[in-house]
Amino acid sequence: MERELEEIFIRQRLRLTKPRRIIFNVMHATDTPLSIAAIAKLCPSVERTSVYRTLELFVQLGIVETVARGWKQQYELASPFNSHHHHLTCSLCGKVIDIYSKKFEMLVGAISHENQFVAQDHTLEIRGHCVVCR
Amino acid sequence: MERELEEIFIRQRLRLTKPRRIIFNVMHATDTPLSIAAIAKLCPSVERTSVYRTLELFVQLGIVETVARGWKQQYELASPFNSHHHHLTCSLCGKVIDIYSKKFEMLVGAISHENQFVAQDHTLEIRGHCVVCR
DNA sequence: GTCCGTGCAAAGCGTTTGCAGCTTA
DNA sequence: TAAGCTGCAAACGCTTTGCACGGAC
Repeated sequence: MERELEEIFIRQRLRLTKPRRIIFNVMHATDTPLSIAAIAKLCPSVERTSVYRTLELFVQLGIVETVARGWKQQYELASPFNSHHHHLTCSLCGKVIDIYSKKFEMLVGAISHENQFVAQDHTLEIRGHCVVCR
Repeated sequence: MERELEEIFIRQRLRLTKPRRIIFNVMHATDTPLSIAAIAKLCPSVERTSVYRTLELFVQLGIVETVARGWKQQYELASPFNSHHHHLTCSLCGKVIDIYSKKFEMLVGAISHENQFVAQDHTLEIRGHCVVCR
């Protein structure tokens, strides 16, 4: 996993510094969308400024992607560090279930095609009440 | 259209003031997701503070809903002022196409059901290149 | 006439920028 | 060794809060 990260940085002639490794590892370990504030809190040794700059870079490199959860933007590892999926979020307890749906992915392709679009990327977020809270 | 808005305010015992009408009309006329800054610019007679407060209220009342477009949050009229749909956005020219897909809506229901969720709400955003930019 | 909502001013905070020094390749 | 990256400090701009006046009902 970290091998692939290193390759990306070598390919782009960028430096895989300590703060960048730390943020990547935290996101990988948490495995759930995180806000900037949450990432900063989980990486106390990294200056807040660097969290912003690193996330911006990671998004550019396609290492992380943004997720709109409720009101705020959050960040999560993208493929190939995290297989492509979407979220089902319980609006009462905050529980998040990952969705992997071949049907949905195909439908996105079909919809794009119908509108003569070449799809690059997409997001799906479903909010509701989970079986426990219901 | 404005009739329904008035009804909501009467029902909730709230006041349908000038700024609230202005913001509603601008969003209705524009018919595309807008950022807070854009709404403020389109409503120069309304104090910026009131734009924030009005949008917050509209979201609570279900009159508008938030859309995550790219990096930023945007706002758009919700049903019954705007029929339920999703977006296909060109990442090059910014063009937005509204998507109405019965198949997709049914799929959301099915996915929720499979996970024992009661779905309340969902969003779908597709980004890509439109036929012109391609 | 009542009290909710607005506008204005100021505080609050998350985010961005500039720069010197350190770290990575 | 050279340049990219970091941390620190300060600036910046969006958002929130408090309060007195004005407008909707």
